[in-house]
Amino acid sequence: MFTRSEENYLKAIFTVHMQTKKNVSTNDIANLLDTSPASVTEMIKKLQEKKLVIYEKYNGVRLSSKGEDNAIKTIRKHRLWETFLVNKLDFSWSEVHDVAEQLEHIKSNKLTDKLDHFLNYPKFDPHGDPIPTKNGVFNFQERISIFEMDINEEGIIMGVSLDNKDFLDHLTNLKISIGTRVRVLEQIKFDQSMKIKYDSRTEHISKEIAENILIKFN
Amino acid sequence: MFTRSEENYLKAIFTVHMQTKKNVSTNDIANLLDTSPASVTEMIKKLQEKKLVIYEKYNGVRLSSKGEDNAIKTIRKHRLWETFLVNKLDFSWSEVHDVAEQLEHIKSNKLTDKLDHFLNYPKFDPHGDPIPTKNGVFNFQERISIFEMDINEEGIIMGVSLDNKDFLDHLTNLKISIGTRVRVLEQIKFDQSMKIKYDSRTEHISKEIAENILIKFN
DNA sequence: ATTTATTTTTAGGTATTCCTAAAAAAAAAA
DNA sequence: TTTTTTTTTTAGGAATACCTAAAAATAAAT
Repeated sequence: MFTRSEENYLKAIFTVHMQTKKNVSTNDIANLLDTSPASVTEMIKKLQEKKLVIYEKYNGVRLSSKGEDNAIKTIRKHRLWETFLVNKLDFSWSEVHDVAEQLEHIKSNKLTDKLDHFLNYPKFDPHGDPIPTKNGVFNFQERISIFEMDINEEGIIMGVSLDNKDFLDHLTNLKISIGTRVRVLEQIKFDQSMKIKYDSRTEHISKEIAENILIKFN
Repeated sequence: MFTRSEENYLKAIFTVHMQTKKNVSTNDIANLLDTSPASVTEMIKKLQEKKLVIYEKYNGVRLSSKGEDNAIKTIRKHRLWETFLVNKLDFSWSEVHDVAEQLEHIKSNKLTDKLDHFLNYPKFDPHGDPIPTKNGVFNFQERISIFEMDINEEGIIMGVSLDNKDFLDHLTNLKISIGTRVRVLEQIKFDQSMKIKYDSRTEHISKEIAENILIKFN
């Protein structure tokens, strides 16, 4: 079994690798986990001894298949718990992160699988991110940000790429949620903000917001 | 906030004090938590500095009101999670202990209260133990063991006083569960085992089993 | 009232996970 | 190609929560 700390490192390495597709640097992990680079180096050595990562000094790390396996399990648990909190306990999507960070470390395969069943095998969490299956398979969807859409193009909101309370609360206020059909009306050259239409509402959103709302076509 | 270890010590002290009504000894805590007496002494000193216990060398400990508060919160969470696991996720009552031991340390008052609401404010957990309210109030019931019942007396099973997998699995096999109406038919002098009747079944149970099934009258 | 047994505490260690400061290596800039 | 900057690692510590072995205090037995 792995410690909570080890699991957090594995998850961080997985997440960064997902975005960059490169070996993950000490600094990136330190930033993500809010620790010092020295602590990261130390922990990486430990993970290497346990054959959870492949590591070469000054050259970043990547996960071994054993390490990836655990990272995916942790992500699965995190997203299942977020789904539970929102769908069953009526949390708002901006409130679930910290609690799910704790719940994801509960050790019990039976619990995870029974929770999955109870939630009716959800494929996506409340933020639109795919929930890996028991076998570690992700159901990825082709998604782009509203910022990347063309004028007059239409899409369906499928998720967000930022898990920040203020951001999510703002979306809630705008009544923007997963499943909403949205059309880009105009992009303002000056600040790259965008005018969008959805549910017969017309709203003006900043570049930063547009970049963090993900849609799929059709 | 308290560490997981601190919470386990507080809970252990509360539990032992509940039974003995005396100051709790170092050895008792060590046995319950499966650690060495030396570790217990060390931790007690730390809890004393944090004003969570009242402690005098060689004289055992008791909880301060702050310590008791936390112990009750932990017990509340433990029992709510056990109820969730059994009632919602379809765990059997013999399987929930280890998982609930982990879940009870999740820190979020909102989570506890929303879980309570989701479960419809249960008063007792799957083993028949009272679940303290948000304000720390226990709904104690007058309960005695089957072993203490007289011949021909009748009662309703309200709980068990032993949380052991083999014991609980055995009760499941016997189709004995909370709410079952039971009558004592006979006590065998030789080994103090008992013949009981319930649901038109007649079974013979050992002294040890009789001692660990709790009933209320009427 | 001593002796013996039990309980509790102290002393000295270990493992985990974090830290800061300094040194070493690699990358970027001049 | 040096010099400068940035990144990474090493060195040396701190806090938490354990441990064993020995000493001290208390309780039980003779």
